[in-house]
Amino acid sequence: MNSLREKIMAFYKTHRRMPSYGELVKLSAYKTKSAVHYAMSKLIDSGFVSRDKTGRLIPRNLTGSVRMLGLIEAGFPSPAEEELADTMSLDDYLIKNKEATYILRVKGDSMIDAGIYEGDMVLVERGKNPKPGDIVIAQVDGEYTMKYYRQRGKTIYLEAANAKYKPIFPTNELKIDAVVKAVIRQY
Amino acid sequence: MNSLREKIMAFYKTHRRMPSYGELVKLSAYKTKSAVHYAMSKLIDSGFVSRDKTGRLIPRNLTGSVRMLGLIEAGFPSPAEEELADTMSLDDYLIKNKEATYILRVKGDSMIDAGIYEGDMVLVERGKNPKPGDIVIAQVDGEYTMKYYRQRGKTIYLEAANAKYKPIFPTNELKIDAVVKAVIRQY
DNA sequence: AGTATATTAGAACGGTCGTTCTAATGTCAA
DNA sequence: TTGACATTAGAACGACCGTTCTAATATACT
Repeated sequence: MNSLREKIMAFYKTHRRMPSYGELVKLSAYKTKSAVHYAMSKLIDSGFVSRDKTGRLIPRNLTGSVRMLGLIEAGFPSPAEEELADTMSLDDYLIKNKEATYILRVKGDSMIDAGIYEGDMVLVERGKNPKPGDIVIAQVDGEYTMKYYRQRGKTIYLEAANAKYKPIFPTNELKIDAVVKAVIRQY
Repeated sequence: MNSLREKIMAFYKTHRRMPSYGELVKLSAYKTKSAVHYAMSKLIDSGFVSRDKTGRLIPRNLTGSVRMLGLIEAGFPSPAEEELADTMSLDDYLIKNKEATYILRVKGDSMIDAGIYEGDMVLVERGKNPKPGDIVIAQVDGEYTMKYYRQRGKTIYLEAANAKYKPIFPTNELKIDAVVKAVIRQY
């Protein structure tokens, strides 16, 4: 049935491109390209995939993208307005520098007053110069921690977003490993 | 120069597939496929792209994906361990049902004690049955709000994560539009 | 049963695919 | 300038591309 969809999705994930009609013959139960062509025409009508101007298949719904709406108060668009909703990729939106971006999982409650809880994921970028007020990943006494990057006069120090913890004034050098660019919490 | 890279990336973003060698001739300053083939061999050596077993180009670094590390305390891997880091797509990771997933921007402070601030983005899924304890987008008196979905006995009501706001007991019907699956905050 | 209709197999079409070869051109150092 | 090497143009190759046609088969309904 529609396991053809899943086959195509699986192919796309591993090969990072859409299969050709000849490859779909091997993937599917069809024995000829024309049968596949017929089946694809229906999948195209359903909006699952599209055809290039050269005829090649291009993905539509299996490419990671979300509809971007406005404020919560505005709510959801009617089916008629649905087409107007901007669709975008979270990857492209959140990640500017792919090579230097990492995701870490948060442990502890040192940034709880900044709305960053244990178990959250933080998207960090290495090799970026921190500005005062940024949340950074730093190495103090050989251990990694997440803190606010603060500046008072000429003194640089680290501050937690939790009254339980005292500010950290670096003894000698302060090694900032990465700057937190985004927080992601899943339910 | 290496604007060829950018051309390829632009092509990939718009066409959602890699260009063929013939298309690269039109894109680039080269006038023949063989020259492009030569240039691509160097880009492949640099790890920017790869070749399929059929010879077709497949993307490597321009596909949206982040390196997934462990806890913050574990820090960043050494260059030698770098290869071991799991890479993944945020889209694939966060979005289960593409058709029903939307992103909304938060206004107000009704969920502030749940670590959801004004300006944050919430990733919601429509048409999902809410469970008690879920954060939901609901329509009360014709307006959309984000609240906890609570149950006391047989009574369903909405509760804000902010002592300023009182629980909302629905007068007649309670219309739940979507369930919040993730929160994303950008700095 | 029969009869429309939907789906598949098979073959053939022109076109493009990636590859490879040779020859021409550009680049750089001695 | 000369020579060694890197890069490009051009043409040709077989293989595969998506498309289209006809004929065969499956499916659904009366």
